Amino acid sequence: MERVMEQATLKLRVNDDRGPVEGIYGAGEHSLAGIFAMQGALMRVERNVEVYGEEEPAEYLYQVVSGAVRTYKVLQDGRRQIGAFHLPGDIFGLEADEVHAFSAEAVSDCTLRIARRASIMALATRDGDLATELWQRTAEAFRRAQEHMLLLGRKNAEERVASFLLRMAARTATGQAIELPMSRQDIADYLGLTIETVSRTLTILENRAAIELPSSRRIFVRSRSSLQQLNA
Amino acid sequence: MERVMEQATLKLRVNDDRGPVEGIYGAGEHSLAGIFAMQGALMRVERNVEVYGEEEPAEYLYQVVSGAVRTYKVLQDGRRQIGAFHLPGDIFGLEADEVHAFSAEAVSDCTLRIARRASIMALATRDGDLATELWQRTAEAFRRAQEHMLLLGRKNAEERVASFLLRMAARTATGQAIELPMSRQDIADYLGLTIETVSRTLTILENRAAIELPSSRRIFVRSRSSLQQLNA
DNA sequence: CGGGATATTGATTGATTTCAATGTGAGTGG
DNA sequence: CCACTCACATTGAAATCAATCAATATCCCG
Repeated sequence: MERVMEQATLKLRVNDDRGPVEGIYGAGEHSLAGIFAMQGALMRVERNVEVYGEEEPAEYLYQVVSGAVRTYKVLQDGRRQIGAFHLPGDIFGLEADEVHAFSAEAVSDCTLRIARRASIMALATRDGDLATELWQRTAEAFRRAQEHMLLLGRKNAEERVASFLLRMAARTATGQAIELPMSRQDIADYLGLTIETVSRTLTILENRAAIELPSSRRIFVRSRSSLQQLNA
Repeated sequence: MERVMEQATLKLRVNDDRGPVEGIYGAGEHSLAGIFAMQGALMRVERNVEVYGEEEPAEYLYQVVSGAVRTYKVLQDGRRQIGAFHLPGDIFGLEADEVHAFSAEAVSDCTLRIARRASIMALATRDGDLATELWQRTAEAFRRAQEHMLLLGRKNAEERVASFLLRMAARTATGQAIELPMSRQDIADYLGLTIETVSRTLTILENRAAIELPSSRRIFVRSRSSLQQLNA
């Protein structure tokens, strides 16, 4: 398999804008969301630009403000597995090691909030609650990874696509109209399929009246139950 | 796919044996290994017996003393994905939630050391170092999961089996002679393949003189480089 | 020396990939 | 406003890798 991914020129802008950030962990002094809200510098990343690369020293933790980010690993020959998409509110870069375990790229033009890992580490050593939150958030990422392994190892194409759609729908206001920030190639690399199989499977689901495809980036869930049936 | 897994009767024995446990985190008062060594009760679990089930309240953290444990998820129809094998020294059950995110079973007769999650949580809230260690260990599990997603999503059968063998060999004293604690079915469910494909692939690797198969549970790595070539 | 579980091997099928062509849509410049 | 282009997506036909179905073979363990 070959694929060439054009790389836009890097354009970073870091400023001191501050704004409210909500999160399930509250926004106190000793919560990650709080730290991001208080001390997080804003950073803009253009579509397809790398946020960090595998093996690079992990200098920051990141929170998505707007846009979407993919974290992934690649084989030498270019085969790529996307482990997760990070949407607004999500925190990523939690690998805890000194070095990133995988790469992160902007799926669309993004605004991120960044916080120095070193300062968070320093705080965490003194503050058990913060350290516990780092743990819990990482554990949550691990839980999702385990779920995704089940999908990649044991589900067929229809089940994979259905799972994906349900997961995306769950993150949407209405839970019906999905606005996809990512391309078919991204979806394919997330689901461990080819772009053609993703496309075909979406068509099948449309013919079955489970979904509607008004445009390639917009999907309506017509029959949640038929998707759930496939969610095994 | 159908599969019946006979379930041996549960036999637990908890005692107060204490012994030394080494680990990369040291064995002080404030390290997990230390806590296990000081306060960990021993527990014996027979082959194929469940240690804990998905959705069960997470009461303990576990460390393997001897034997091997598999953690996995299953679909309603029985399709199973093993996320990891835990060998002596490994700590598992770190999901951090109140409830287990997946199930754990003994691959072979096992001795485990268990520590109450609640007491560790309590300690962690006061001790940043311990909380940080919990984080780091979970992050390590997450890193491995990401690696495994790449295998499940993007590698072919030969690459999967080669990766598995290299990983097992790395955990062996000599790095040459592998003594497998798990069945072909376990390997298949770990690699997202069928038992037949695992078997065939091992035979292919043997014919290629990359490995030797003196018995089904014993494998010699003859040519590490040919396996590494497949490790992409 | 059975006997049941586990593993290997063979033949065939089938889901997904690969290769190839066509379609669609957004942005650009005339 | 319309052609043109380029990236992206869909659709079709053929090939392929792994799954399935089926038959031994081997290994424990009583």
